[in-house]
Amino acid sequence: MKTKSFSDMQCSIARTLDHVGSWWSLLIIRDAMMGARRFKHFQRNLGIAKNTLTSRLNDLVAGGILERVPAADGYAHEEYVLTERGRDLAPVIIALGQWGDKWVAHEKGPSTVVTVRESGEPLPRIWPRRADGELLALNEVGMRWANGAGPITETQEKEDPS
Amino acid sequence: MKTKSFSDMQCSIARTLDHVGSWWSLLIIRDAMMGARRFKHFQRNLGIAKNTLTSRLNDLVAGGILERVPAADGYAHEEYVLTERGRDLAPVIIALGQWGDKWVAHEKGPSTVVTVRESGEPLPRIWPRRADGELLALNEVGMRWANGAGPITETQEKEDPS
DNA sequence: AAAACTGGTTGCAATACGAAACCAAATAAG
DNA sequence: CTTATTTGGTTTCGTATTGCAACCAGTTTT
Repeated sequence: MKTKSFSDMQCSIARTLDHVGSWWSLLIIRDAMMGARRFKHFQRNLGIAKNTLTSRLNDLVAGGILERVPAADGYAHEEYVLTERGRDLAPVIIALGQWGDKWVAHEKGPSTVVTVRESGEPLPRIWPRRADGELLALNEVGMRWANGAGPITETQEKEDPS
Repeated sequence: MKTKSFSDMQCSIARTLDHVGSWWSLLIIRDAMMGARRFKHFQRNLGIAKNTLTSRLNDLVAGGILERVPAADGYAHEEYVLTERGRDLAPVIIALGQWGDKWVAHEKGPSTVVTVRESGEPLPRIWPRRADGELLALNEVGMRWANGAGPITETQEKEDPS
């Protein structure tokens, strides 16, 4: 993957992508969230080449997103389980899935279903909200560059006071 | 990017990554959300090679995430603006940024700040919630495979009735 | 004890990447 | 209004990453 490392960028998104920005990483994490634990699971579910899978798993372990643990059932192999860091990616995974369901759904419908366990209903769209849970429109969300870091756009070049 | 296309996979996440899974795509989209509109903005902000940027922008336009529009201020060039599809990726972008802020923050702090515009306070963590806005713990969120599609794990092989 | 499976590793070829050079058209400067 | 600079690319090239197939030791099943 690593043609150019994003790890020296200040941007949090870039730094995150440095961990999970690889083609397969997020799919591996999703499978882990769905219960995959063993090499063979990932390989069969994803149809990924074995050497690539080895490489991705090693990266994810090195990045603290997965960890290797002895097999729970006494077998000799090790298993891959999500760390807290890894589980904390759930919003990203779910948001990607929801976007896909909405905009690029497969004709046969989605392959995974995310629900509120209690009610069994589909999970509401993951979306910016106020602290009290109220949904926000995108224009109610402010995104700005912190001190100095940031882009040069005409508005900012001209110090446009919009 | 496209070594193996994910577009034939049923999984929504894979299909989404087929659009934005490339190294730079999400960073370009983030910059677009921050106000970048011109080729030079993206290039300078990201430090991306020009040929790669050309390629990514074309892909994003082809995927309906960006569109080319005449420059708003009468100049001859065209500008790249997010479509509704593109803006709808905001939760993904924000979730990635929040994860990065939490787990892999740069020593100098985040470069972008996302706020509730009204109050100016940091945007609460994007996270699964019930329809009424109540936060959910991860074990209150159900993720399952739809009919048949899905992985082979021991639990499912053995039809473990957990 | 033999056969099959698991979890890899090692080439190899194809593809995608970044860097640098180059270029026509559009802007800006003098 | 003539020249210099910027913009928005394209082309070429060398390197890095990927998928595929073959192979292999150790584990598990038959």
